[in-house]
Amino acid sequence: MGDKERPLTGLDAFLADEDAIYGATQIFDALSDYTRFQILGALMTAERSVTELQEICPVSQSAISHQLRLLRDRGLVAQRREGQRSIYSLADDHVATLISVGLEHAGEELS
Amino acid sequence: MGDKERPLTGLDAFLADEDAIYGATQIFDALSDYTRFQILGALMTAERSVTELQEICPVSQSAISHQLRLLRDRGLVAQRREGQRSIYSLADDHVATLISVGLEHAGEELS
DNA sequence: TGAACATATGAGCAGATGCTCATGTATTGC
DNA sequence: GCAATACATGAGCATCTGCTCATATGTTCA
Repeated sequence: MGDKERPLTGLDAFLADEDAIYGATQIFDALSDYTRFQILGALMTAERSVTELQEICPVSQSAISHQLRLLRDRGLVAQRREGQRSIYSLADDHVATLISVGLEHAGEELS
Repeated sequence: MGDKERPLTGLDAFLADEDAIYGATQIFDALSDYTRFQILGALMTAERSVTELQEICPVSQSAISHQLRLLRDRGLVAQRREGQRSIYSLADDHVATLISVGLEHAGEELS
């Protein structure tokens, strides 16, 4: 019986941490949509207002706001008011790292 | 007019490369599902057969096979036959890197 | 060849997703 | 206050996803 009581290591620890798995999938999910990825990529180089993002993403202003809300709820972007405008930026550089890594690997797949 | 002809740099280059964006979102999409993430995580420590993966993922054998097919089509896992068994492994360590990074960042969100 | 085990695949369905349209709320300046 | 601009939100809809069930295909061994 004691055999099952050994401390969790490696895979066991990984599989046991449901919250970590779920959290990771949530982040990846946020990065898995074309529009969201465009938005995040655009925010990599500078913070931007919704109107500015509209000039980049070929979807309605509504769609962009909806996606920004999702990104904000998941903690990937930060927001602040500036007059009439709502300025969005990346919440931390974890996100930038993931975008870079993703693009790199995507590029290498093609070669 | 020549103004619009300047070489693409930074954001412009990023936004222009639709294939790169699409490719990246496909990779992230593969990592965005709980079952798939479990499978990939399990393959991080060792290659495994479908039956072995069944002991880890609480879904049907069919579901696992379907997900493995998707992961294989997207180039995230490799497969080989070994007798009756089908052995799966991570296709390259890009995947392992992303999983690690994702888990790390998920962990930090909680703190 | 036929039974047993291992894996793959197709159908079908419930729930999730991403978009647009319409409309609501903020903020500024006249 | 009122119009104009900027952004957010709710509803509704077409499409996509991930699962299970049933069944087909592969492989081994007697």
